[in-house]
Amino acid sequence: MPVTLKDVAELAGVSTSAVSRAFTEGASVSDKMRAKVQAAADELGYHPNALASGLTTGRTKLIGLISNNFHNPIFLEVFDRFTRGLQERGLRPLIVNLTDETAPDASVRLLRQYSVDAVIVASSTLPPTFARAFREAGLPVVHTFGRRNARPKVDVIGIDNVACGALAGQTLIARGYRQIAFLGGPKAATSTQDRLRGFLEATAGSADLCVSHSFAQAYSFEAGRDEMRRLLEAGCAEAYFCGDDVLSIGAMAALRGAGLRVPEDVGVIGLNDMEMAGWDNVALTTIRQPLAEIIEASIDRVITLLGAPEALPRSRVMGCVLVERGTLRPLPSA
Amino acid sequence: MPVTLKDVAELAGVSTSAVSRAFTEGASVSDKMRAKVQAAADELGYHPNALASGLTTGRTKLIGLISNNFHNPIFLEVFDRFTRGLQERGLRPLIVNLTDETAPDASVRLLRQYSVDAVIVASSTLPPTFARAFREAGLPVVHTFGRRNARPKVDVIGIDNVACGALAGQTLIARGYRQIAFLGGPKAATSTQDRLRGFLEATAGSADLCVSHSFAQAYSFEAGRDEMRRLLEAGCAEAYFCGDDVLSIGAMAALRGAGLRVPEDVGVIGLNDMEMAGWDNVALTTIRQPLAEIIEASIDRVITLLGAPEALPRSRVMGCVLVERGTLRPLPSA
DNA sequence: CGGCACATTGCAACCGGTTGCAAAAGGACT
DNA sequence: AGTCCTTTTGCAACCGGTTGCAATGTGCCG
Repeated sequence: MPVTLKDVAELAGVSTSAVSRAFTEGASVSDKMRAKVQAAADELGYHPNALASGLTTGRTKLIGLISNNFHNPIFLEVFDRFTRGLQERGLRPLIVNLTDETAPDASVRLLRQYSVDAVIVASSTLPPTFARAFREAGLPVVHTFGRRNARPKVDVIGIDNVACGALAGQTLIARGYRQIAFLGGPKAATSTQDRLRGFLEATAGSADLCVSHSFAQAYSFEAGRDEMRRLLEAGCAEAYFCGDDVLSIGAMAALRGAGLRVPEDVGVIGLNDMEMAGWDNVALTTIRQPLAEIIEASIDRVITLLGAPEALPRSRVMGCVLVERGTLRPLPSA
Repeated sequence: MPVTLKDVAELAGVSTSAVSRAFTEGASVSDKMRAKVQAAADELGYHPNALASGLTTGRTKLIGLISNNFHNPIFLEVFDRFTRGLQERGLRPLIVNLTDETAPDASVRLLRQYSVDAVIVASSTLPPTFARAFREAGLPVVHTFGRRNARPKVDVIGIDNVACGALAGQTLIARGYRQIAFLGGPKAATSTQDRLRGFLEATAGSADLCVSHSFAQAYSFEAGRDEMRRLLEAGCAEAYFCGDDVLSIGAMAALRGAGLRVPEDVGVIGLNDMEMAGWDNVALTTIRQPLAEIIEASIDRVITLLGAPEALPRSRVMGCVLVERGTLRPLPSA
């Protein structure tokens, strides 16, 4: 039913190889031939079959895109940017939703079955071993939002979570908060651990500071709300650094539900600066993660890897800045 | 490098056909043979190449998933459900992000290049002709969130937007609102048009009612906020039926920004009941669209279509119900 | 034990392209 | 016109599987 290479070749009165070459960038074909083939192809409405060509070239232009954070609104932005970015470069994302699973085996198998050219693991809650499994299976991998590493086993692109945690801690101190807490994401996530570490390091040493921390079950609204509710029973800190924006929003819902005002009674600072953080009714003070750049860099890196699969893995870290909105009290005007 | 059928055949000392059959459901193979092949395959870590087999069988298990609403948080739920549902059934979603484009041609071409078995168009803002283009190209299509149709050209699964509009209108009237308005999504979207129609029909005839309507640029927070800001300059209705939840949230941000309280000063009702509508800090009264069922049904329909590509297209409509939260004033206690 | 039906297996062609290699064609120069 | 070198083109094998068909093997019957 669909029109094939052979059909075009017949109509144009040339060999199939000629047609194939006419559609291949930089192949050895005369202009005359190319024009003749093009005409026949247009007449028939021919388009090459990507799968068949992938079979021989080993290149499918399929990129596995793996994630597990389908309840964090920032991931809609992540998917938007990844899917757009990939398709602009002629690549196709093949999505794997890991919500129910955490073992890499099934995903590895699946993506190999489809001969993906490379894999992007977009998650800060999957262990580093996860991304590594793809590399060991011979697939180029980029771990977006992964943990920076001096001698990484796979390419990592993300932010310096330790520095972000420190920035949050310093910011809270600068605002004059004394009882401060970290309400983190899932304890097992490298992002959570690193943010906590930075936060603790930055807030250590001041004797008049009361610093505490706890963890939410996930990076989600409900998890943030529930954890903050739990915390409120024991008594409340003056300000919270929440593991990310959606946790912040959940936490603020719990705070307001308990009759507390933000920022008058309690301060909150998030991390990510997802679109929603800027919504008028949220106005979250947060640390901005440069999402666009991270994803651009991830895609660029994937493309590099396609051409040089044995390239030495490296970590790339993007800078984060404070975005002032309305959930922390202002700097005390010295 | 990767292990192929031939490798397994050699190791097992059988023909490649035998191996192929051993991996094919319901093929003619003895148990003994299957066991022998399985053993060899396990030893080598063999898994069939989905693309190669797709080439001969014409079945790739790839499903095109097309959408353009990457700024509406409900679509994160949509993607979560679609990707999970498809992969549970052994199908793989190939995502097309239409944000920049509206012409079906490029998508049709692309998805045909990858020999997708079927296409799901998940959008209420694409014209019916869009989904139809895939059908005309010979691809089974399901248009999720499409417009119901007595004699549909493609399968449509969604809700009765006219009825939803009517339900919203009736609800506002029942609450005693007199100056009511529809703040719709993009004017060109069938969902907007139908919701408006139902809304107008339900509110027509009452002389003491003042009914108006206008349209936002998109189904997004910003669009809802901006349109509401515009409306506020001219003066405000008592209650708004917003095109969907995210528009409602944007509109409420504008209302509160103008010093108006919801629901004390102005009532708001949305449509969808996305997760966020239930967040404590949103608590949006809305009309619930049964997302899980719609998506389940869409996937089921796709699977049916795979087996019977010439099945007569039909519209399937799911029921919607009011979800009471906190953005409309309560029923006047008669 | 022969005969027959049916289940199992292998052969070889094919799915839609790609590509190394050698033959054919074109061009420049003597 | 004849050489020699460079393009351009076609042939045929191959990518990793699938499948119709014929050959072989098996089980059951008389």
